[in-house]
Amino acid sequence: MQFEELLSLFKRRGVLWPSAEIYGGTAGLYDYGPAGTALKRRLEAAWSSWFVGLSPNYHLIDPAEIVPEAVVRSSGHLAHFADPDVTCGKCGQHFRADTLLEENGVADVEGLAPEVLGRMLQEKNLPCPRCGERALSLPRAFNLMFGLDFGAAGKERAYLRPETAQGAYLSFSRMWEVGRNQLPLGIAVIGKAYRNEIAPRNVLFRMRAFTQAELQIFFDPENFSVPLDEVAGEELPCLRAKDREKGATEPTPIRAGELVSSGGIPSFYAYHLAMMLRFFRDVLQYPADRVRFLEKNEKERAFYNRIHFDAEVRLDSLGGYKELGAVHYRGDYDLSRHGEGSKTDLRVTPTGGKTVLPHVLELTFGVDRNLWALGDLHLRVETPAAASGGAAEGGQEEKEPRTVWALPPYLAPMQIAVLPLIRKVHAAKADEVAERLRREDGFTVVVPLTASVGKRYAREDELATPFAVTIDNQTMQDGTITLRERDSRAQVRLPLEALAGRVRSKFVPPRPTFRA
RNA sequence: GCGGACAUAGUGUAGUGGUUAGCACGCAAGCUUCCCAAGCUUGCUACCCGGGUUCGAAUCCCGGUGUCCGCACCA
Repeated sequence: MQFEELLSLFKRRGVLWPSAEIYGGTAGLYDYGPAGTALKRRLEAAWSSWFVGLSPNYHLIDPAEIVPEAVVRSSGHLAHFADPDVTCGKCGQHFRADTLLEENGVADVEGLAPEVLGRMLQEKNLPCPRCGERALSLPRAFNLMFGLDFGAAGKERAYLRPETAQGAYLSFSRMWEVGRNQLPLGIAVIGKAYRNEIAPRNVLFRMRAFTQAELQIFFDPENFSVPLDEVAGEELPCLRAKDREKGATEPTPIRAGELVSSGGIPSFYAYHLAMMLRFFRDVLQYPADRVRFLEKNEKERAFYNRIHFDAEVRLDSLGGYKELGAVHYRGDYDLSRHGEGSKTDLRVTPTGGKTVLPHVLELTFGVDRNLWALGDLHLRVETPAAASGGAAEGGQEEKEPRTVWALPPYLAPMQIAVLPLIRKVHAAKADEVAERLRREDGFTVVVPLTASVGKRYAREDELATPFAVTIDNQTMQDGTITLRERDSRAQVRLPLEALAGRVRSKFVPPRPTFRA
């Protein structure tokens, strides 16, 4: 689905809209409406049951969104998560100090403080790349983090977290006690992260407040066994860094087993790459040929990442592959830094094992971006079959194109629509049935009353409601209903009592085999 | 951040200085109809914000905000 089409449908149907819209909107901030909120929660639930479900020793926590300055100093965000911004006094163009230096043959400038970069720039006395004037300002740190005046006097510095991961690292020692004193230990966080993006763009793709779902797996690098054999035959559409350097732009399928045996990738990494592919393919049901794993080379990835693949999905609305998740092998960087910064020994001794500073494998997932992708990939306009003239009386001849949001049922905002065929005759019964489904089975149920039944089906199709129950004259007599399935539009008649049992399992997202 | 384009009902749009600001879809009420956006009647909602020019501004000018595209950015 194309960008404008998708955005207008999302706004029209209450999925999302620009934040503070009555004041003209705020760049980079969006509000989710009822349908968007419901979908987002189900998406988070599906993520959670898949990734947290990988092991009984993986846990979901909800850490604070504000972190004191010491945390971002240790994590490196204070120094690195900033653009050393240089302005030309003549033409006003902005540049990055480190990029300018690199372009002029200075190596190893990455991560240097703005003052240091400033001295180097002064020594070189570089001209403005745009207008040629030697009028460049000193670098000013433009930090992408939102700073806060914290505490009663506003004197303490704190920041809105730029990523959820830090909360997991900060909780590690507590979780070691809460958990079972065993590695691997998984800490998952789903929540908002905040970045003061210079140029927010593409709605949910670069926001200033966005939701991440991340699983940090802490493990002993000498002892992290995974059931690789379960996924060894799985073909992973990888675009390796070395192939990209040779000019490759398309992924080559590599079996997870081969990635380990001949690809130089550790088995724990290949296994989780495969599990992430399964999540995209089997849980979110993205078409397999639209997903690829792009390996970042040494220059592209953060210095502490030892292996880095982005999970990318090709979206028509954004004209190409977009990063929707990633797998980072971060080594012991995080615990090591926070150990030093907090003067806390974060090494642990698993029962019967030796003392280690755990390494971290990070599986990250952009919730908002994937919500957009679920629209892009699953919304489709179906045109009526060309030859439809001969349909029988009372048949299901379609006359107009319909828009169907073919979400997996466990992601759909509304689960069941109960439609009185004729409002005056069947509405009371419909309410009764809907209330019973809500009360006894916990389904989310809507009862559309207005417009013709065909139009009501169409509205529900567009908002992904997977099942419609129709109340007709026969329902009034014998208590049977018809159940309509969204994608096929096929209807079956069955006793009301049989309904819940028939659909319940469709609302449970798939999960991996839980291994103790 | 820079450059370009754009900004009119819920959505998509027409409107080159004076219009009751038009249309389509939509939404709502009623009639009709037991099954896939039918029909009829009635109704609803808009010129992004702030200045300026002008007798008069949706329309021209300036500033702001927002969106898209390109560049840059995305530890």
